[in-house]
Amino acid sequence: MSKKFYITTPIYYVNDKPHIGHLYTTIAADVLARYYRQNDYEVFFLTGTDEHGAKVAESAKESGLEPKAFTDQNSQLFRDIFKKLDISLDYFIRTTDARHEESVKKFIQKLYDQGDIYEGKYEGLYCVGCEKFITKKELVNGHCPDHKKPPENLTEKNYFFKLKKYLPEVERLIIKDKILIRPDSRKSEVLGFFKQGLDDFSVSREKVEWGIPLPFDAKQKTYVWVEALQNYISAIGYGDNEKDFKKWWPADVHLMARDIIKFHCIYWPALLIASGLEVPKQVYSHGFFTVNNQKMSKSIGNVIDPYTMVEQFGVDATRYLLLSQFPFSQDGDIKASLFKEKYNADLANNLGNLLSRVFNMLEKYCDGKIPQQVASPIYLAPVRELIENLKFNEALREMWQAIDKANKIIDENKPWQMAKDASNRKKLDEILSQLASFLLELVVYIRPFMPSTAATIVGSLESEKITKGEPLFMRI
RNA sequence: CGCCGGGUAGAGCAGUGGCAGCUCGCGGGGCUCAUAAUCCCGAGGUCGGGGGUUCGAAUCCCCCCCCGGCAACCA
Repeated sequence: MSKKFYITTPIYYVNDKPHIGHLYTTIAADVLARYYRQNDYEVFFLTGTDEHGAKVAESAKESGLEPKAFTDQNSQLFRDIFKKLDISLDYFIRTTDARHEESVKKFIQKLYDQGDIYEGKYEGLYCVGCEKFITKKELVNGHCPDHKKPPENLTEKNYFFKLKKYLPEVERLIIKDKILIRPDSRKSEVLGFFKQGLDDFSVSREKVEWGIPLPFDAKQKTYVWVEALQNYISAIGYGDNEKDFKKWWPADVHLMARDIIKFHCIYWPALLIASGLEVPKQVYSHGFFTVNNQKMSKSIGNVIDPYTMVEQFGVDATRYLLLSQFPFSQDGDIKASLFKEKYNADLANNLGNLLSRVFNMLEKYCDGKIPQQVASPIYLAPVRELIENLKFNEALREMWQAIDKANKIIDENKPWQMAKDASNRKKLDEILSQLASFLLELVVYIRPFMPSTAATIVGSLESEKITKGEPLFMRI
């Protein structure tokens, strides 16, 4: 039986429209999913939308829609853009799926039955105008930004999870890399949370309407974070398909941005341990984008719309540009001109033009056929390890250095001069065959990043008569 | 306040003790198979600031400045 690979992205909050950040995580996950599939792993690639909570209910109301209708609409936006970008997901989960809700209830009931959930009080700042708790961070001069009034202190009944009971075990697993947290810097950040001390956390809300009712107290709704994390197990059958669940769990990688590692590295493993399940093998946290050194935000108005990018560059180029520009583990800054420069330099000039050169010469000098079976003269092996370690930009850099070498080989050998003299026939055939072999080998690594580009290249090289064809990436 | 990152050529980044690198852009030259593409050469940095350890520091230690993140829900 082949090996399995279960990879997840966070589920995206439907309150927001899809933006470049959502795409970034999802494309990275897609590259891994495609890579492992082509290496004969059985892959389950999960993404989806997080749909409950007070904010969603509020936004729905503003749009004059019922919460469900609102989430139907916004969830679809995520599906659409993922489809547009060739995301090869195996399952799209919504936290409003009946299956998910049942799974969550089963999970939380178990914790309650075994005494890991207890009744307590939640104290917080409550704004009467908003009808919800707000955080200190949201306050402007001590006032609610929407209602210009100071919030009042209020307590409500909540249920709490005995996090503290499980902290030592979670910490031990992290230290021993049983839960591998990467990059390393994030691991030390997480271990720092333990040093600062962590409290039991609330798993329910009384004043939230739009959520999954607690099975043991229907007046309370499950706190969205607790419920959201469980998508990773409900999607693969926790509670309703033991066979599938056993097959896929534990996750091989939970992929996410660095803002939510605490939930994934501490709360989530603790919940799993409490319910007797295995912990995820790896949590990988990638960086954030800034745009012109500013945080991407709606109020600043610098949010990059994925459709605009796809319209300008095309699907494959968008995938390439997002993953090649910065180290995956670190933050990166996007400037308006960067993508265009990189598109022209890497895709049009280097790869695109190399293809035109090789295809054209095969057509002109070799009657559209690859003359011989020969080995590629360019070494590409390190790419594999780089992809497996999620060093996407380095993997791509390695591939593009190989493309440079191929261009150099052409210039050094000057096939167009060889073609003028029949005595060079053998050498000319050999050089062009080598280049074709190189492209076929390169395409294997390009495929996870740029699936349709890879298909086009293979299609050209395997056709009856190779022709120069249309340029793959036009300069812009 | 606390905790975690980051600050290296015009731009984006690599480089964790031994002559400061890569890509893009820029300047010059070559080639003509190719998408004004490609190939060669070159200019450009007191490695955020200050102090210390060391024969030697971008790299280790201390202090400071700036940017980003976490602290009950924006990738």
